[in-house]
Amino acid sequence: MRIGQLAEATGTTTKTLRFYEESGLLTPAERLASGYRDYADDAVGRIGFIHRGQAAGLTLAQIRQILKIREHGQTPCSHVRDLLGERLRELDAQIAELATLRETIAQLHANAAELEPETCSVGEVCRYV
Amino acid sequence: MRIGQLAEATGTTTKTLRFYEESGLLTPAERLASGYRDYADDAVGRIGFIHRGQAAGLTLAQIRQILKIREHGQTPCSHVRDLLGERLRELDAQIAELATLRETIAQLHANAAELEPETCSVGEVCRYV
DNA sequence: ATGAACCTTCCAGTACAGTGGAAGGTCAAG
DNA sequence: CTTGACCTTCCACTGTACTGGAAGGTTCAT
Repeated sequence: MRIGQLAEATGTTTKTLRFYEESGLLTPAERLASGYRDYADDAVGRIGFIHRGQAAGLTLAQIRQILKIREHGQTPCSHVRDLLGERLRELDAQIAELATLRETIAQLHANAAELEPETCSVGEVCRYV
Repeated sequence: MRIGQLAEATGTTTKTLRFYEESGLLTPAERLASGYRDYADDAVGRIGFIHRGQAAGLTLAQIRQILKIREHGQTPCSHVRDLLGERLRELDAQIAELATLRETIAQLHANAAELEPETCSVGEVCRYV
C-alpha cells in the first residue's frame, strides 16, 4: 500500500503520515524500487490506535511511549492505565479551573451589561475588567 | 522607573515587558540619556489591566484591541462586552467538550482497571484504547 | 512522448506567550 | 579601577501537531 492509499484508508493526509514516521510513531515503511513507501496492511490498525489515543486526549508523546513498549514485546497495559488515570486527574483540574473562570467572566459580563460607559474613569482602561 | 523596577512592581519579568512593548501592548517607554527605558507610574496600571484581562481568559491580541480603542480616545465598553460574551460562549463549549472527553476516559480507565493483560490480543496495540 | 497524478526530500511557517543567551553599554559602590 | 548589578539589542528557541511549498523523480494512460 502506498502512502496516499494509507492516508485515504485512515482518513488523514500523506503529510501527516510522513510526520508520524519522522516523529517515531510509525516504524519507517519498506520502500519499493522507486523509493516510494510501501505499507503493510497492519499500518491501518496502528494509525487507528493513534487516532483513538488522540480522541482519548493522549498526546502524541504519550501514544509514542505506549507504542514503544508494545514494540519491545511488552504489554503496555499498566502504563496505559496510569496514563488514563493521570489524564483523568488533569481533566478534572482543567474542568474545575474553566468552571471558575466561567463564573468570573459571567460576573464581568453581567456588570458590563449593567453599567453605563459614562461611569468609566479616565485613569483606568476599562472598568469591566 | 526602570524596567526592572516595573517588572518587580507588577510581578513579571523584564523579558516579558520588552515583549509586550514589541507586541504593541505597551507604548514604547521614554528613554533616559543612557538608553534605559524610563516608565511613568501609570505603566503599573496598564500592566495590571493586561494581567486582569489574561485572568479573564482574553488573549493578548484581544487585550491589545481594547487598549488600542482606549488610545484612540474611545471607551472600549461595548467591545469589551462583546469579547466577554464571546469568551463565555467559547468557555461553555470548551467545558462541555472536556466533560464528554472526561466520560470517555473514565470509561476507558474503568475497563483498564478491570480487564486482565492476558486478554490483549497480539494484533492490537492495546485493548484499553 | 507527454500530461496527470502520484511520490520523494528538505526547508519554513502556523498559533500562543513568552524564554534563553550572547555581546556589549551604564552606573554606583568599594 | 574594577566588580557586580542592571540595562541594551538581536537572534533563536520552547511545545504541540501539523501544514505549505519548492524542486524534482515515478508511473500510467493516452
